[in-house]
Amino acid sequence: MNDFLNYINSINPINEDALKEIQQCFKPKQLLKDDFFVKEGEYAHQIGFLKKGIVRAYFLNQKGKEYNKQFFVGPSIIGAYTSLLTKQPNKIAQQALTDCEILVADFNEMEKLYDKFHDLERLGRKIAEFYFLEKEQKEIEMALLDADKRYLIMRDRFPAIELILPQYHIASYLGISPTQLSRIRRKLKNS
Amino acid sequence: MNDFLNYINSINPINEDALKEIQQCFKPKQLLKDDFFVKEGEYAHQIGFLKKGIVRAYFLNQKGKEYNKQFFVGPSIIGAYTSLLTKQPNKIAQQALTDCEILVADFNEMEKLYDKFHDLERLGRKIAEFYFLEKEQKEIEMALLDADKRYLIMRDRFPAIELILPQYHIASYLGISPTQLSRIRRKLKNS
DNA sequence: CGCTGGCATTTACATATGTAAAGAAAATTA
DNA sequence: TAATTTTCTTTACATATGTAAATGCCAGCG
Repeated sequence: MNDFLNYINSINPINEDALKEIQQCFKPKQLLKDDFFVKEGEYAHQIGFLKKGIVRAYFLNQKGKEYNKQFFVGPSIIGAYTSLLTKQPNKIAQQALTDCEILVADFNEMEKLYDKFHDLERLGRKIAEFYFLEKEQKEIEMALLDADKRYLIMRDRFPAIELILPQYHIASYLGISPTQLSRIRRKLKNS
Repeated sequence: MNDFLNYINSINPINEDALKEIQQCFKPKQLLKDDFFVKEGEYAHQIGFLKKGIVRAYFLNQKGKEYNKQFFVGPSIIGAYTSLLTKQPNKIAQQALTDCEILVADFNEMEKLYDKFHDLERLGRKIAEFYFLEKEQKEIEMALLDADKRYLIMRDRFPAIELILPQYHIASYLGISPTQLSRIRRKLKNS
């Protein structure tokens, strides 16, 4: 539980009362490799804290091919944020790539606490802002850099991930085919 | 000013006192075609409400080529959100594509009001969430759809914009070259 | 009215990247 | 260890899209 509190406090410090309340909302849970935290098509209602492990967020294109949109490496917040906010069916599945230790809470309950604690409302704002910044970062990278550079950045950002994931997952995250990633790797080796 | 209040209220209703305070923060201003609301490299400190007109957000790649990241069509909030949040130099310029009527306020002053009014903190949260949702939407479109479909969607979303903007701006928004957009247009005509 | 400049389209070619299939390598299981 | 499956790399080819340059179009100005 302590990891969780540290994580929260690093985003936005929170008063005692509020802390107590949210602690009660979150229950520990195990997520095994390949288990889904949230599936496509369902209405999301849980938010989670990923203590340990790796989770991917992905969706399918028309031909049913997977596109890995994001990797979460603990400690991190997970959950189908868009579905939680819009109350629409979820489009982006989240699946454990390794065994994971998580804490889960009901998002609606959390939202209710916004009324009660200004601190938590602020936390919610900071989290939303953080997500926004992350996305903008990725948007710029996608628009500005070619796959070679994106690959290097991603190795830098998630050093562990290449050891754990098959390369087609990584290719999909970079928005390229495994073949292309293979070509890039070869080019990097010979230079 | 009324447009502004309606816009705010449509995002999140706000109590009288808070309304009064933020009204005082915002001052009317004219932005002429080609004027910048915020430039690259400077520290952003203003947030704006675009009553009327069109503003583009764009950045430059290594070769100095422009990439139009986003169009704002009034009524809308404008401002270099990332720079405002991170207090880092701005990377994404915002420039008027038509003459614009706007209201401007100092973002730090606004942020200070978050402490004073829970309502405003909530508004800030909702805005951040809204921005996030917008970005996710675009991310999915970029990953899932080819330029043809993105073009149709964009015509749908901003019907006016094609009449006002040169086609190379639109191509750049779609992430393709003017040549390619031309090819797409031809293909759509012959079908 | 004809120039001029800005934009759009077209053409020709280069390049990046995709798909499919085959073979090599690595990991897993019996 | 051998067999089997999964993953990775390579090859060959197809396609999408970029760049550069030529041409066409049109509005506004002298």
